[in-house]
Amino acid sequence: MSKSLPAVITTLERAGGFASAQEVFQLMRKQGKSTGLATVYRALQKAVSENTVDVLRKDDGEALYRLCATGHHHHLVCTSCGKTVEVEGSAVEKWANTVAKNNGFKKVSHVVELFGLCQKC
Amino acid sequence: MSKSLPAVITTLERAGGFASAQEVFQLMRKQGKSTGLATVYRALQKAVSENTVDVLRKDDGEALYRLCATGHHHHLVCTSCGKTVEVEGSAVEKWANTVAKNNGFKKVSHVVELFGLCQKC
DNA sequence: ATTGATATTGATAATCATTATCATTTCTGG
DNA sequence: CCAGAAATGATAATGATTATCAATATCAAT
Ligand SMILES: [Mn+2]
Ligand SMILES: [Mn+2]
Ligand SMILES: [Zn+2]
Ligand SMILES: [Zn+2]
Repeated sequence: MSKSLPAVITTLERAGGFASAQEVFQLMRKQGKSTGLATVYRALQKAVSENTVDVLRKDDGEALYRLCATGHHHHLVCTSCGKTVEVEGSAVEKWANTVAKNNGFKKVSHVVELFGLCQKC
Repeated sequence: MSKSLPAVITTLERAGGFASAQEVFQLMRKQGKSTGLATVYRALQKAVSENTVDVLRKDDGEALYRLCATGHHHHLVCTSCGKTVEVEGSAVEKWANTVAKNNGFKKVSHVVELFGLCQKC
């Protein structure tokens, strides 16, 4: 997964914003790459696990990926215009781990998204 | 959709307030109800659109439904057996409001769910 | 009560993103 | 070079969700 991952990331970068695995796959095919769909999924999963790529889900459940400059963080999304601000959540990380530990849970992950109306809206 | 919806909601309530559409369907079958899977989906969608039921997604993308709690709280869910613990999040509430204010957002809501493996799993 | 329009339902098939397989190819250390 | 390990891509399988559609219930107006 060392050879294909950079190509997948580059394609995701060229895609601009959010893109699904299927879209990344199609884009790579259009550029003549022969990378397989399974490899695209593998690369994106690895990237997500390494926190170099963000993943969130559309309303229909499809996963969308986006290149992420910084490390683990969350989002503040305007429900009207879609404007998205990346936010730090060190307080939340700490809280999540504490809660999990208090309840005997292991391998904890969390979903934290904020929604509201931005200044323009 | 008027006749089946109450039964679906009642079943969701019995499930402990947290279940997938498939689980609700199975539960109803075990109780002798002949309600179809499609109807369960229809009822849950309607309930979500009416804000009487919340929907969130597991890491694998499956949708989970729960009755809207009277009091605001969050959940720690076992990704293996589905065990759910309700947790307080006052630290998170404060953090969410601060972040929103710092970014000029109004009418902020948030989605905060924790996932992991419980002691048994 | 009888019609007929309309909405609801449940079984079934179709959709489609994601995963699992597996044979083939590519890497790697020696 | 060479065996073993890792990566890859084609393909099939999985499984939740959605779309169909014929059958049935609802209901207002005769
Ligand atoms: Mn991000
Ligand atoms: Mn909260
Ligand atoms: Zn906005
Ligand atoms: Zn468990």
